[in-house]
This record gives sequence, C-alpha cells and structure tokens, in this order.
Amino acid sequence: MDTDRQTPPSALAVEPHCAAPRRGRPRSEAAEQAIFAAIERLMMEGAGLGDLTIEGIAQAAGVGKATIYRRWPNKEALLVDAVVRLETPEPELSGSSARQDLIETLEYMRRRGLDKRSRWVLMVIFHQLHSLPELKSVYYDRVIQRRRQVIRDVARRGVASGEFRADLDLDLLAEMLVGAMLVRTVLWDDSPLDDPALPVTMVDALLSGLGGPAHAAAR
Amino acid sequence: MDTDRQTPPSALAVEPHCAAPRRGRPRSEAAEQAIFAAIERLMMEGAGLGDLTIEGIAQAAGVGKATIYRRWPNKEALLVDAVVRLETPEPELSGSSARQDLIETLEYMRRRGLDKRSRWVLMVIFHQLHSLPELKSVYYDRVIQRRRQVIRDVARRGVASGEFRADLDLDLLAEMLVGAMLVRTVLWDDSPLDDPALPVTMVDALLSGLGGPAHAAAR
Amino acid sequence: MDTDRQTPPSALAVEPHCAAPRRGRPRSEAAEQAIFAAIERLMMEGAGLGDLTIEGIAQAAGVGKATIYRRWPNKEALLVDAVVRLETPEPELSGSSARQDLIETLEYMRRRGLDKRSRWVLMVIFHQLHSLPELKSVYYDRVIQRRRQVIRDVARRGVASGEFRADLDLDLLAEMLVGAMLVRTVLWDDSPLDDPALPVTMVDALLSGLGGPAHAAAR
Amino acid sequence: MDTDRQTPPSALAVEPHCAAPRRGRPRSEAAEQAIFAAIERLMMEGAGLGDLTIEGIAQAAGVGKATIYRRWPNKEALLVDAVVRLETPEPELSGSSARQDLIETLEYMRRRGLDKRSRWVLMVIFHQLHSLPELKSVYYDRVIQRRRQVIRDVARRGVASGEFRADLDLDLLAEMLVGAMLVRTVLWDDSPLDDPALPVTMVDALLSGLGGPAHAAAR
DNA sequence: CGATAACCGAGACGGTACGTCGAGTCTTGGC
DNA sequence: GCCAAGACTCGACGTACCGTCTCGGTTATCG
Repeated sequence: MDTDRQTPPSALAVEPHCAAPRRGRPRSEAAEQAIFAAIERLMMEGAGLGDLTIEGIAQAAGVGKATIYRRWPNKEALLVDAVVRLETPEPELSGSSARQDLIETLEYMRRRGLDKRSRWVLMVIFHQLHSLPELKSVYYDRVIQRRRQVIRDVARRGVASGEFRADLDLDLLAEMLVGAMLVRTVLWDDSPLDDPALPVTMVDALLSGLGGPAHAAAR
Repeated sequence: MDTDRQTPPSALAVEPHCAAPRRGRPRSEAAEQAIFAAIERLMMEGAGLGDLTIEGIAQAAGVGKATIYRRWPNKEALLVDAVVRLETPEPELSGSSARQDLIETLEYMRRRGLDKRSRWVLMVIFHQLHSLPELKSVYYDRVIQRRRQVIRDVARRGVASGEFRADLDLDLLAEMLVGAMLVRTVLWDDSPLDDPALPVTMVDALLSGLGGPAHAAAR
Repeated sequence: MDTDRQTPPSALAVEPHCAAPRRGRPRSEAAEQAIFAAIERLMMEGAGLGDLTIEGIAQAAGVGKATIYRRWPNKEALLVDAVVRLETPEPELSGSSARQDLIETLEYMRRRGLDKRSRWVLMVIFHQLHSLPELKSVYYDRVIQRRRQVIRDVARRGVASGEFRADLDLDLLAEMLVGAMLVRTVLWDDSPLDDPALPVTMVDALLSGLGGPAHAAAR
Repeated sequence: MDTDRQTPPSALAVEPHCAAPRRGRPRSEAAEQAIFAAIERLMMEGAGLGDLTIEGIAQAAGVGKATIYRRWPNKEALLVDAVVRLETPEPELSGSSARQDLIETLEYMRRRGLDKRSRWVLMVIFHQLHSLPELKSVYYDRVIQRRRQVIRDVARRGVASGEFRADLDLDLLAEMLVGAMLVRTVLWDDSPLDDPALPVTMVDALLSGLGGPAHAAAR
C-alpha cells in the first residue's frame, strides 16, 4: 500500500485549486525550500513559538509574504506543515524479538527527546493541537496512528511468540510506554532521558510486573 | 493538613510592592473575581488559547486593562494563575491498600480528563510550559511535585507491605501511570476515558506484568 | 486637414524596441481593443480612478498583465492613452463670425461637460497631470495647445474684422472662457451646464463688458 | 456670524463617538500636531500624492499608525483634513471700490498659485474631489462657497454703486475670473502668474469688454 | 475631617504582526 | 515573439493586541 508515494506529505497547504492542466508560472520549489529552511534556522537559533512570525520567516527566507500566504492560509498551517516535515523517519526494527523491538522503539523516542529539533516539534504540536482542529486529525493520522500501529504489530507478534501475555491490551501497552516517554520529553527539559538503559528498564518493568510478594499471593 | 490555607495560591501575581502598612484604596476583590469568572466563561464558550486576549477578558469582566496589569505582569502570568486556580483539589486516599490508592489516584485523573474545564487547564499548561519558564517551576512545584509525592508515598507503603517489588523505580511507576492517562487526556479528545474499569486494568497490568510464558521462562 | 490620421495618437506607449524588420508574432490588435474596451466599460460602471487597477483591467479584458506592460511602461501611461483615445474630435467651426465661432466652441465644451465619459476623462487628466510629467507635455501639446490655437485663430480673425478690440490679450480671452467652463465641469457635477444659452451669455458678457455707468465714466 | 469659531474646521475626522461626559484618556493634541506637521514637511520635501503613505507619515511624526486610524477612517480622509487645514485664510478686502476688491481677490489667488504649499493643496483637492464624495461637499461648503460669496458680495456692491452693469450674472463673473486663475494655477506650473499686473488686466478686460468697433456697432 | 495615596473604568499611546491587495517583473506551456 | 495564466518581490493598506500611560472619579487610611 502507498508504494508510489514520492511527494512529501504536505497537509493543510493550499493546493492550486485548478484540476488538470496547470497553467501559468508554476510555484517555485526553491521558495518553498527557503521557507522551510528559514523556519528551521530560526528555530535552531532558539526562537520560541511566539518569536516565529510570518514577516520574520519571509525576511529570513528572502521571500515575499504573499508567497507564503499563497501556500498556507495562515501562520498556524505553515507551522504545522513545517513540523510534520521535520518529523524524523520511523526506525527500522530489527525484529529479533518483540521485547527487543519495543526497546528499540523506546530508544528511538529517547534519542528524539534529546534532540533539540524534535523537542521543538513536539512543543509546536502540543501547542497547536487544540487551537487548530485540522492539525489534530492530520497529525493524528499521519504520525500518531502510524506509531501506534508499529507498537501494535510488535505486540501482536509478541503475543504469538508467547513473549507477551495473551490477554494483553495492546493500546494500554503502547500508551504506558509512549506516555512515560512523552512525560519525560515534554514536561521536563532537564529530563532524565540521558540514561541509555532507560528503555530496557521500562520494558522489563512492564513485562515482569512491579508487584511484590503480597501482590503475587493475592492473585 | 493545610488547614489554614485560605488565601488562594496566587503565584506569579504582582503583589502590591510596598511592604509596610499599605495605604490608599485597597484592591477590589470583586474585580479579581470578575476577571477569573470572565476567563472561565470565555473558556467554557469554547475560546481557544489564541482567542483569549487581555482586551477581551477585560471587556468581558467589565474591568479596565490596567486593573489586570496591576495584578499580573503579562498575559501568560494571568493565564497561569487562572489555571492554577481552576485545579481541582487532590483526592483523599482511602489508604486501605497501596494498590487501592493507586487506583483511586488514577480514577481521579480519569474523571479530571473527562471534565471540559480540567482538560482546558491541561491544554494551557502544555502550551505555556515552555514559553514561560516561570510557569514551569511554579506549576512543577505546586502541582506536579505534589502529585509525584503522593504516588511516591503510596508506592513506599506498598513496598513496605510487600505489595510492590522492593526494587521498584518509583518515578518510573509514576510516569507510566500518569503518562498513559495524560496521553488519553491531552492527545485525544474522543479519548477512551469512559471505561470506569480503566484504573483497575492499568494498575493490575503494571503490577502483574504483561510478559507471557516465554518472557517468564527467559528470566 | 489631418487627412492621413489613421494610426491612433498613442503617445507614451512602448513601441516594440527593435527598429528593423520585426520578427516573431505581431502584437494582437484585438488585445489592444479589449483593453481599451475594458477600461471604458469599467469607467462607465462608475469606477473611480482608484478603482481602476491593472489587474482589474487585465481581468476584465481577458488579457494577461504582461500584455499590458508590453505596451505601456506603467499604469499612468495606460490611463493617459486611454484618455487621449476617448477625446472627442474638435468641432467644425462655421466661420460665419468670430463671435459665432467662440459660441460654438463653448457649446462644444458644454456638451462635453454633460457627457459622463468626457467628464471622466477630464478627471483623469486633472488627477494625473502632476504625478506624471510626461503626460503633462503630451496632453498639453496634443489637446490643450490645439484648442488654444483654435481660439487664437478665431480671435485673430475677430480682431481683423473689428469684432474684437485690437489690444485683445488672446490667452486671457481663451482662459476666461475655458476656465469658466472647466469650473462648471470639473468642480461641480450638479453643475449648471444645462442652460443652452450659456455660451451666448458668456461670450456676449465678455465682449460687451460687465462694467456699469460708473465704470464707463471712469475711463 | 460665526464669531465664536475657535475649534479648527476638522471635517471627515472620526470624532470619539460618545456624547457627553468624555471618559478615558483624551486624545493627544500633540500627536495631532505632529501628524499634520509631518505631512507638511513631507509635502515640502517634494513628496507627490502617491508618495504620501500612512506608514511614512506615522514614522515621520513619531506616532503609531493606530493613532492616525483612530482619528481618520482612511488615508484619503486624513489628506483631506490636512489639506483643508493648510488653506490660507481669506484676504481682507479694502472695500475702496468693487473693482479694487475684485483685483485684490485675484491678487490673493495669484499669490496663492505661486506658493508651493497652496498649489499642492489644490492638487490634492482636484485629485480626491471625485474619488471621495464626502470631501466634495466638505470642501465645497467650506472653501468654494465661501469664496463665491465674497465675490458675490463685492459684485452686489458694485452693481449698487454703478460700477457694474445692473444685469450682471454674479456667478458668471465669479467663474470667469476664478476659472482663469485656476487654469493658470493648476494646469500649468510654468504658468504666467508672475506678472503682477495680471489681476488688473483681467478685471479691466472683463469690465470694459473685449468687443471691438464691429461688436459695439452690432448692439 | 481633610489630605493623600492607591485604586477604578475607559480608552488613547507607540509598537509589532497580521492577512490582503496591487504594482511591475518573470516564467510556464502553447500558438 | 506574442499570448493567457499565474507565480515572484516589494511595500502599503487597515486591523488587532500588547503593555503602558493618562484622564476623571472613587474609596480607604493617616494625620
């Protein structure tokens, strides 16, 4: 499915509304690149969300404001597209075992949480997610669902191989792992993500259970 | 505990800067109430974060802008105080067992996630947390740390009673539970918080472990 | 007189800049007509000067903007040419007497002042005359000087025939007559141009003089 | 009449719409002065009408754009008010004779036509007169009608004293004199206004009549 | 009791960014 | 080389808020 997807996934952007034979001067690919590059540059220079202005971006990109507004209907839509574009690709899972795959996924998230760019992306997402309803569905479909599916697939294989309990609630598993990583990534930036053993610790804790003797006896 | 807490916890607010005997007309308590009431009203009418402007709030509250700026140094500080003020009080834990206390804590979070007002509060928190460093520490000290302490206390008692494993990582426990609830609360608003059994399921999953026979054998 | 005037008097227009044999597709005569027709149409629909935009004209004419800019260097030049093109031809004077010729000239101006199209032309002239120095000389040479010459010729014949005083200041005569008509045309649009006797009244007043007995005695 | 007119005649301006007891901070008189001063300065530096921008004026006046838009609804209204404000006061007429008064009036217009500031004002008037209908009536009532009345009064006295013919058409007299001056002022800026004898020449020509012996015989 | 001082609503102030529009230029494919 | 279409940069438009600053007027406490 989706084998021929070359064009990058630009949601929210204003497509030239004509259907077939495209007339007139085509939009400049260079301008688009310059815009995204300017955003990334400003962002890396420490610009917060409120510091990113359309006028500033246009200036930094050497581009007219109209060129931006021709592509996106407003500031939010632009930021959203910039954010989606900055998302790092999903990791390739080794597939040696379900436990190992979970660990690799969490390790990917851990690294992402340490990367300035990725953390900035998450900030924007969390910021705009509720003020721009369109973004919600776009990001949900394009990023979140995709990741949930990865974990879900891993878990299914784990259940089949007997690594995971048969009555496993797949969503719950995903959320407990992802949620814990998000908390450490988004809520604290002096966050304890530096420990490379974190993914192993988390996965094993979840698989082995945290209950003690009294808990085991009660079952 | 905390029996003498009458004055609301207004951090970030600008206190009248003269220390000693205070002269002149005192600040109107009514104005303060009107401001908070206006924010809540606007919020309940569906105003997003970007729709909340100082001018709008002042107008809705029938209050001069200066009256707001006399109390808070800027827009963010006001929103933060409004948010902290809307925080529901912590639940009383029954203390019958550590497991039960965890479940009650999660049940409290679940209810909170279903409440429109509380969800709006979380939105603001997530939004402003990075753009206003002051908020970060205030909210961190005042809300997050307090909750972490509650869970930590519960867990400690659980370890002592043998309900929890002795090598329990308290922070990890807290984050996996809290993180999962936050994901369901903040990221999705069609979220599956409706299931009243959710807290029990989560706690028991974490305590019993999700590993299957193959996992158990490997240990 | 002027029997060979086929090509319209297009001053300010940009001639294809290669001098010699002209190659490639020749310019579309139809496009030119469409542009002028569009301007006239928009003008008659009540468009003020500020409402006439190049983009609007191009759209209304079904023509690309470049097609306009290939012919005129800027907006003002286009309007000027459009205006000159709308100028009605000079009247044929009967020549029966100098007084009669003056009256006929004023009558022509009176009618012109009652015509919406002509009044619009005058508006544009008065507007652009100072912001576009080129227009000034073009319009001056092509329209004003021509008319002054007509009146001057008439007056000269009048002096020769004894109808006019020998010490007549020709320019002053022209300006007093023309000026009065312009005032009624340009400054007021509820203007009293409806009276068909106006030209006769004006000419006779000027010729007979407005001085009374006391004035006559003083001379 | 109008003995108590202190407040300058600011038409088109947006008056604070509250009726009686004026609340809030009053508008800064200084800002208003700075705005007008900036316009005049820019104008004297040779700015054409198209070169006068709100942003430029605000900058030159050291004033926020909003401060301008709080007073005038748009650019045109501001220019109009600036123009009306720059109008020089009417001259005091000596009243020694009707002929003399007419000459003085024309001399005033001649001088005005030689003054850069006044010519600029006339340009703006002629420009905006048709694109901004409100201006038309304001300027008409406030300037043109007033001047017509002056000439009318003079002429009436002239008729009474026998200096002017009894059947004098007052409006026609005014328009022929005023029109001729306007033509020389507005249409040509290399205009022959330098001759100080011009007013005398014009008035005497009009009073004595330009007809020659043949014309006189025909009456 | 009167002065003093800080409060109050209202709204103007200088700025900054927004999103739109037009001018004049450039770049497609097509005739 | 022209044509229609429509992108491009630039810069002004008119609007909305921000955070500050007066206004006239209202309570409090202090002297």
